[in-house]
Amino acid sequence: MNIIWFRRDLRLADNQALASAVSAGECLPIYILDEAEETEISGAGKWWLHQSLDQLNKALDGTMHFFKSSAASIIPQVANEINAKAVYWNNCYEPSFVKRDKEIEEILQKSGVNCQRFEGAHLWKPGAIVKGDGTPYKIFGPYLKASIASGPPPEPLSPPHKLQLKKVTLSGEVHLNDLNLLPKIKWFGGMAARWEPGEAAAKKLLNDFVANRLSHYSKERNYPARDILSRLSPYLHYGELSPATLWHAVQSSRSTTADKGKFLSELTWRDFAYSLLYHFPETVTQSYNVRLQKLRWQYNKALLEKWQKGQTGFPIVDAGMRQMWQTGYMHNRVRMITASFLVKNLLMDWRIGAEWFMDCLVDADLAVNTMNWQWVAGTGLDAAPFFRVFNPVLQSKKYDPDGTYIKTYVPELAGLPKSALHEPWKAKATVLKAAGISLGKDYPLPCIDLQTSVKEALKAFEETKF
DNA sequence: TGAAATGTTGGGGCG
DNA sequence: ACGCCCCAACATTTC
Repeated sequence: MNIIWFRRDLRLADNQALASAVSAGECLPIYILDEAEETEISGAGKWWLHQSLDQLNKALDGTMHFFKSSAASIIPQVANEINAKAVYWNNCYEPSFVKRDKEIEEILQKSGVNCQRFEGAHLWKPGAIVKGDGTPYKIFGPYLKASIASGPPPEPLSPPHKLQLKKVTLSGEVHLNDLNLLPKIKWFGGMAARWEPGEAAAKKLLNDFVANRLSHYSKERNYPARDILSRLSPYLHYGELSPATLWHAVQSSRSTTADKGKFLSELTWRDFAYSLLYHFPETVTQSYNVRLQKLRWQYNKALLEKWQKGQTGFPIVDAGMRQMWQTGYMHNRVRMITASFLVKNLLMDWRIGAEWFMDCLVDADLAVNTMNWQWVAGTGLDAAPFFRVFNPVLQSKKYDPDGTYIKTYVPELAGLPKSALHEPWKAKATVLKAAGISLGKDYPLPCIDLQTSVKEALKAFEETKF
C-alpha cells in the first residue's frame, strides 16, 4: 500500500502524483494541516480550504485521512503504521515547503520508504527557466520569452479511471471539521455567496471563462465593473485546477492570438513570482531594493484602519477594500490602486499591506502577493519606479467611468451623478444634498490630501539617496 | 500595468 | 501673403 499525500493539489485531474500512486495499486489519501503552515494561511483562505477539502474528500468517496500536526512527524508515522512502500506527492515551492519536504524525504529514505515526487503546480517549475549562465531572470519580459521558447507545458492528465482507495482508522487522525478551518464567527456569508470552491466548480468556471470572457480579455481586463477576469486564482492556489490544464484550454480556444497571449502572459507572471520567491526568499520580509530598505515608512493606526475598512474617503479605494473584505477577492486593477494608496499616499510599509491582503484574499499566495506588493512599492525586482504614483481619482475616472463598480461596493454614494462619484468632496452642496449625502457623516471626507501626500512620499524617497 | 510639467508641432483664426 | 497667437495633440522629461 502507498500513501498519496495531498497538499496544494486538491484535484483528481492532471495530478501526476495521484495518477502514479493509483497505477501502483491501492493507496491511502491523507491531508495534513501542518501547524507551521497554518499560520501562513489567510483567514479567507481557510474558509476556502475547508470547502475544497470537503469537495475532494467527497470525490474520494470519503476516504481522506485528515491530520492536524507536523507533517514531518505524521508522514513517517503513518508510513510505518500501514507499512507503506512509498509516499507520493506533488512538489510545492514555497520556501517552508521546500525545506520541510526535503527533511521528510530524508527521514523516509532512512526508514526504507520510497519517495515519489512530481510536478504540477506550475507551467515550468522554479529553477527550470533560467538565463544561459544559470542565474535567475530578474525581469519578466525575458523570462516570458524563455518560457515560451521552452514550448508548451505537458498535456494535462485525465483523472484516474479507477481509484483503489483505502480507508482505515489511523492513530491521531481527525475529522475535517476538527481542522478548525471555519471561523467561529460566521463572517464568510459574502464569500459563500460568490464562490464555489472545489475541482468541479473550477472546471465549470474555466469553461465559462474560455467560452464567454477570454475574447474580451485584452481590451476589458482593466475595467473592474466588467466581469472579464478568469477568477481562477484561488483554484490555482489550492491546486483545484492545474496551470497546464488552464494553459491548454486557453491555447486551444477560438479567441484571438492577442487575447490568448495576454492571458497566458499573466499566467506566466504567476510562475515568475514563484521563480523570484524560490531564488530570493528573503524578499518576503525585505525590500529587494537595498536603497529603499532605508525608507522611513510612517505608521498611523487610525489611517491604516480606514484603509482596511474602506473608509478612506476615496471611492475607488474604498470600493476595492470593501470588495475584498466582503468577497475575499479584489479586481486586479483595483489591487494596484489600493496598494499604491497605502504605500505612496499613506506612506505605510508595503509589508503591512501585504499582510492584510494575505489575510483577506481567498487567492492569497505568498509568491504572487510578495512580488506584487514589492512591484507597487517600487522596492522589488522588475518593479515600478517608486515615483510612479497612481492617482486614485484619475484611475477611477479612467477605469470605472460610469461608477458602476464604486456604486456596487460603496452603495451610500449610489445617488451621486457620475460626474461627482470619483471625488465627492468636490461636488456642489446642492448635488450632495440631492443625493442625500452629508460628507463626513454618510461617507467620509478624504483622509489625506493627495498632492501633499505624494510630495511627502517623494521626499522620503529622496532621503534614501543619502 | 503613472502623472504632471514641460517641450514641440502644426493647423486655423485674425489683423 | 504673412506673421503672430492660440491651442489642441502629441512627445519628452521629471518626479
